[in-house]
Amino acid sequence: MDSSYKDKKVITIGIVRDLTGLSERQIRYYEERKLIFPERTPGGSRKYSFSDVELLVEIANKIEDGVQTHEIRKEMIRAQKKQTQDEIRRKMIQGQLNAQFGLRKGPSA
Amino acid sequence: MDSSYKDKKVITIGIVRDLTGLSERQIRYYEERKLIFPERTPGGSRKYSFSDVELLVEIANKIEDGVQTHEIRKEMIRAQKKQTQDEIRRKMIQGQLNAQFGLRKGPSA
DNA sequence: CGTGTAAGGAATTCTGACACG
DNA sequence: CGTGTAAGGAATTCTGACACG
Repeated sequence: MDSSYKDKKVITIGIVRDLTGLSERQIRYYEERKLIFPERTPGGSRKYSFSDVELLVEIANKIEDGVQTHEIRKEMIRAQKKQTQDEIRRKMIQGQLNAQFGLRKGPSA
Repeated sequence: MDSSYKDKKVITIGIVRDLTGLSERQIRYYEERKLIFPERTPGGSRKYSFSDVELLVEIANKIEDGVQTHEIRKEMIRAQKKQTQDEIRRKMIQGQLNAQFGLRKGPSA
């Protein structure tokens, strides 16, 4: 829940290229394969976050290891699903606790 | 010492404009008055950090309150000097402690 | 499949200057 | 003093396509 800087989409593709060492072609291709999801300016320029930059490096590393974009995508979907499940589980447990002991916003508040 | 994201100069002026609500003219003018120090791409485009974005908003607020850029600059230099002094003081104390009790990199390490 | 590249166009940014006040 | 704006040019980014393999 602290998407202050890391997740803000504010970096243009040229900077991402310099930051990652990847080519713009690679960066755009990974988007085409649905591995990365930049936002757009009104004019159509892509905007990335620091998280995106890190993810791009991970993607490039996997490809270098011979993993295909389709496989990487499936991995990411799996990880995403697991995380969603974990969140649901956490919320259900929290709901049980609230029902038992009353309602609080969070720990120590 | 944690300049991971907040201090990295990666945001172009158009994004800064959208983030702050200031005009590009204002942003460039505050640089001319030496209140802000963006880096440059090889091609000459300005690059700002999230810290810069926050500072820009503070600057704009002060100007709105009638403070002149020259005054703001003096304030910033004062704050900068104080911080440098504080650092020197801290290091001297640390040096004393090390001389007395031996050498450690930092607390709890 | 993943990436390089040339092509043409559009969006972005730059500087220096004039204007107002 | 601080900001808007029009001007001309340069850097940046975009898309679709051809190439290689």
